[in-house]
Amino acid sequence: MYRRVKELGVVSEGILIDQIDPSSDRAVFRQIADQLRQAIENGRLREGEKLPSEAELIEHYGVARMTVRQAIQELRNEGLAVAEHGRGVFVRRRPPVKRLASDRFARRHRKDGKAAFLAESEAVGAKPQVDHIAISEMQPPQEISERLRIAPDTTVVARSRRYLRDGHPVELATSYIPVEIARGTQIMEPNSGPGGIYARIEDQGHTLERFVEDVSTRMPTREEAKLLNLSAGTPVFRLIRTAYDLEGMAVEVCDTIMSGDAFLLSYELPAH
Amino acid sequence: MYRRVKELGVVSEGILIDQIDPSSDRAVFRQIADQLRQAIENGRLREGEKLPSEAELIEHYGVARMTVRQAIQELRNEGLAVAEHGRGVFVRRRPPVKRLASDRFARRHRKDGKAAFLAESEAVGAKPQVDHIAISEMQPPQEISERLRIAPDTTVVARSRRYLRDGHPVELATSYIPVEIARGTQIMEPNSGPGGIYARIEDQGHTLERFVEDVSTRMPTREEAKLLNLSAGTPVFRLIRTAYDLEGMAVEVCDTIMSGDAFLLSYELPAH
DNA sequence: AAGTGGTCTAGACCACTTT
DNA sequence: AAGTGGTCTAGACCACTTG
Repeated sequence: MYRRVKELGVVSEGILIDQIDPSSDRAVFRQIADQLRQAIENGRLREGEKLPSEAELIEHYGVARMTVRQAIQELRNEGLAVAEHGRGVFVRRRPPVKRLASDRFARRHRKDGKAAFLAESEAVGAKPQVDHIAISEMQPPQEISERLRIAPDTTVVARSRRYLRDGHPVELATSYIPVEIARGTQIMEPNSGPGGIYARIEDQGHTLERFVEDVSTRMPTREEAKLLNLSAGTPVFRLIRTAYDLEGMAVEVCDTIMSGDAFLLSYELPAH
Repeated sequence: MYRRVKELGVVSEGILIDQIDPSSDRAVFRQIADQLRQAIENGRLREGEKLPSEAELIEHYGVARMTVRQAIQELRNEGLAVAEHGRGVFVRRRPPVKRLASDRFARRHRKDGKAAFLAESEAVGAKPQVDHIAISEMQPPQEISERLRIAPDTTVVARSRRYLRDGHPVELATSYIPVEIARGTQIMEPNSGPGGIYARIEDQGHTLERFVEDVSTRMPTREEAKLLNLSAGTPVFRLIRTAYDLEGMAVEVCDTIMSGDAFLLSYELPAH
């Protein structure tokens, strides 16, 4: 009356072949997850294809509903599957990855009047958009004031925006700029003008010399997941970029959250 | 008989204060997760502290066990909490992050005979170790042969190892080196000698000029999670580094999986 | 032995999608 | 209306940790 083996009917395009090994130490829901994972990894289930429904899995393995739901939950956490209410569970489609090369902030890319994100996206044929622009003066978090080398209670101009590619949000960014540089410039306007804020900073006499990018990864907060429309099992990049001028002054810090499945960061390092 | 409100007893150090709003659209388990998440984020529950037990949560909120387990599952997936069988659920401790600067492969760091990982770790006072060294000749995956600019069926030398910091595994790496360079050298030995394999490659007359690192992030495979001892909710970096010599020849590709909570990658970009 | 989380069963009702 | 996943209850037994 426990873990009865069904007649070996081919269920759902022949994905379900194996049964559970009741003698195994491995939890039943993990064994089910293992079999589905294998089907995904070896291509028997391709991107976008529907997994067997909960009802089919219950029938095939002869287990309770919670057990198959745990198995599916595991695949969702791993980023292998996504559930769509009322439709089914599907093998996760991997969105095309955008490669960001380390020369993306080179001045020549700014010359033609395009900000970095717009130029990059157009280069791969994606339609770039920017929304949710908010500009304010505020006291930045400690991580930012440290990088700007200013006292913790100093006010800076913060410029937040969200970037979309082909209508899908992929990146949240907030730039922090010392007020002495930003005040009275187009940096305070939603449209920062040709070449973006880096061009405006250079207009102010701060010729940019180098950037430092600190990259980390983690799971998104709920807020980030909502704004980037992330499905379960998608981590984010946190990228903090500090811009320095010729005098070595930190003139901007940009704190960016990027959808982890939408970017590949490419950096070049000299061997000296 | 449903969602009964308990006498407002202070449970478990006063973490549980609020109740469920039954009129809310938000699922009960999400409301519970929200309250616990808030306690973690605003510091009422600090790193390493124990969350209320399932029994306490059931008692406090007047819900079924599966409901509180779903709430806790959510926090685990977000990387905020870790469960320890028989002990309780604890606020995730963030291990100290190791910063990898972009000059970490500069030749001067190799001069004193240390491979990059060992030198870096010692610099921050962590005890570095290497284990699981496996060396073989094989046909590399496509991503690798493309970067080495060799035909897909060409054999290369693959050198796999696992790196540990203070006894905890943090990184898995496999280097792929063309056989013409590796054969007959210490690259084929578990101990690659002073300065590591980059020093051996230079011994062969290939002076290194630059590296390109391609960084992506994703959830680990089961295999990776086991080898790196990752808890749920920890993503990994995938870093593919290609080394080029003065002639522009790709002389090595290193495919690395790094525990996402153990590293911060720091890169410097010129503004040109 | 007591307390904790891990796994599993067997139902129920709901909301969303498709036919 | 039928099929799908989302949420929830109310139990059960097990395995691990601590006193």
